[in-house]
Amino acid sequence: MRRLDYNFFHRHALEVAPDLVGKLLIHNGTALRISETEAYCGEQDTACHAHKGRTKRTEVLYADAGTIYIYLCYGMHWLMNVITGEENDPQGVLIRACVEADGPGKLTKKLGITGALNRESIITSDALWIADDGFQCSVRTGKRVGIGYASQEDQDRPWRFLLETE
DNA sequence: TTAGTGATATCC
DNA sequence: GATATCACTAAA
Repeated sequence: MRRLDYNFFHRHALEVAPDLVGKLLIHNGTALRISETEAYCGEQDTACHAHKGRTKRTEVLYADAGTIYIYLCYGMHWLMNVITGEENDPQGVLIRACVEADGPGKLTKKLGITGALNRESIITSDALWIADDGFQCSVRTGKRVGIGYASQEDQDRPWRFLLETE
């Protein structure tokens, strides 16, 4: 089983996101296979948190590839992202679901992930990492969800990637 | 369909 | 200081 390294994440979010589907997300010994991701691509993407610029919350998005961005949504759900691409380019991949856990909030709850891991590196952390066990699958694309505040054209982008099941 | 929840951003 | 918003979930 191969741990994903810097070179894997040091690519554009649109390349990394489909590649993450089918990989294993491991936190403190619990492993779940990623079944759904979404790409968020920079300040020109109105769905990306960083599209209005750098703030205390979004500055993690500008960090180097492999940095973990954890964010509390609606006061009760931790959502997990991994930063990709070049440093100072605010793009990343949201882990939306795993096999046996459909929904970003459920997924982090199941793995015990909280904001304490924000800004950690998924490449060097002892607690949280992603591995490739050789699992092969096909990936389907779809529109992103839950971003009604974004421009219509950004809502229509096929930047959601799902594990093909059947 | 709607309530619940709290950090963050934005406006005084 | 206050309020509005939000990459969601569970219950109805």
